[in-house]
Amino acid sequence: MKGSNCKICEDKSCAVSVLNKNQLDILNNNCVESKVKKGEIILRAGAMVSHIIYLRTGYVKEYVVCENDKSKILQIIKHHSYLGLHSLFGDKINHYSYSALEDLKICYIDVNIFNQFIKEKGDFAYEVLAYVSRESLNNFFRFINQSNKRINGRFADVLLYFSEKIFNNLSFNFLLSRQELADLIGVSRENTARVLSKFEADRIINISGKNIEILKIDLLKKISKNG
Amino acid sequence: MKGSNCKICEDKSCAVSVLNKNQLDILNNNCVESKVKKGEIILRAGAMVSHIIYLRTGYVKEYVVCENDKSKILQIIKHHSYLGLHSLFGDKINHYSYSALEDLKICYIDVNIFNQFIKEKGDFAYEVLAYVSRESLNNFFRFINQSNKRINGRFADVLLYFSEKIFNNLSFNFLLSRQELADLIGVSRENTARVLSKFEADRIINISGKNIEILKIDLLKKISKNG
DNA sequence: TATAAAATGTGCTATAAATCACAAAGAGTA
DNA sequence: TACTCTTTGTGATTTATAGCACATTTTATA
Repeated sequence: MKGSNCKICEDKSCAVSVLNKNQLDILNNNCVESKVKKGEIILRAGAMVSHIIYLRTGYVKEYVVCENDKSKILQIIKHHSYLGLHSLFGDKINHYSYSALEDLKICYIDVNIFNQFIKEKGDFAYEVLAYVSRESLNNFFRFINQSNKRINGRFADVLLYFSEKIFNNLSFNFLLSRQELADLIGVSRENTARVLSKFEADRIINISGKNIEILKIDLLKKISKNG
Repeated sequence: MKGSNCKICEDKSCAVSVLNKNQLDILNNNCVESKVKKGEIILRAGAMVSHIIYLRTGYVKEYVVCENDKSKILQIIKHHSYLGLHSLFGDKINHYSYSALEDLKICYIDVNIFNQFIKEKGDFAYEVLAYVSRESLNNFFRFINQSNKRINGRFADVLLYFSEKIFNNLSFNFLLSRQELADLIGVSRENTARVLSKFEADRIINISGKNIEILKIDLLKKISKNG
């Protein structure tokens, strides 16, 4: 399915934004757009890296399934992001799985072209580096929070993470089931329900279906701070 | 303290290894070697990134001190590594602190020269990318383990991490106090003592002072797997 | 629209790990 | 060597969270 053109694409990544017309032509010839339906798995942990996958629109969950069948969701990825980029530069094996939280548009980019740009165009390499570094820092920040805080603090953190980093809004449809939310935060499904009920009873948030609205963000920040 | 020469340095990073003679000369003119005593803080979280710091010899701990005065050790870094490289490409502020677990040799490299190499030399950029990606994956792997396993599994993991990733030996002086080990694993100091005693009583490991020897690595792997 | 299946909420119980309290062992110093 | 200070080890207690059981709601499907 080839229809769009990288040159006029509105969803360019930071890195692709530094390419010139000629390079965008090359990219265009080595880039295939595709649609993914909600719930579909885009990429599976353990698979060889064959293409770079770029998320044009929609939300994706990055996760692993452990030996004991428990899942851990590492992060929610939003549009204009690469999926599993860090695996490209190491052992060429994907380390996490990716599935669509809603209908998506993605692009498959030829690995060789991507590497060629990195090696030939310093600006491009720099932007990719910035991207990987930023992602690493963000995820580690959440990791530190998770390992030092108790359940209320973690929920406050994740609600702020959704609001400030993912949806950029105090009100958002958070796309995940309770079980998935539990897997993201690292608590049991039952306690996920309990904490959300408690937060709603205290009028910190308002829940209607899958939609959450943050009512008292200052209190949430306080809970996050106190752990 | 300028005495060594980048050209003949035995401790070159992967990235610096791809530089040519001329570039090594440039590096040499913008690189200052320094010694750090055990216990000294090399870099503090919150500080602006002024130089790239390269760890030539010795072990370093990467950590954060949280608001509640609790510390979290993120990783142990061994020789031939960069400290806080991911912060260079983002907001230019260090996000973690680094202190010496033993006497070290480090190099301060001018940020501009480093960036220049990235932009002008694709191989170099690629190696830096590979480095940042690899580190990110390693740390995340440990993060996933920590959040899905209980205390015995975590200890098994950290012992295997020391043995396989850090010291490359079944017997090693692990440099950390019990409190630091607890901060690395994310458990209490008391339970750190208890688990180590238990493992020693079961003859899985042998402890003498700060030295640990792994006696039953297969059993340790089994404990790691079972969580 | 009815029915089955899945997801969610909630009280109760079990349990893993933190915390407390203090003893013992080491390290550093006069 | 004696004394202090720090680190480490271990039992008893507390606490946070997981797990269980089951009711309720929501979603999917015939």
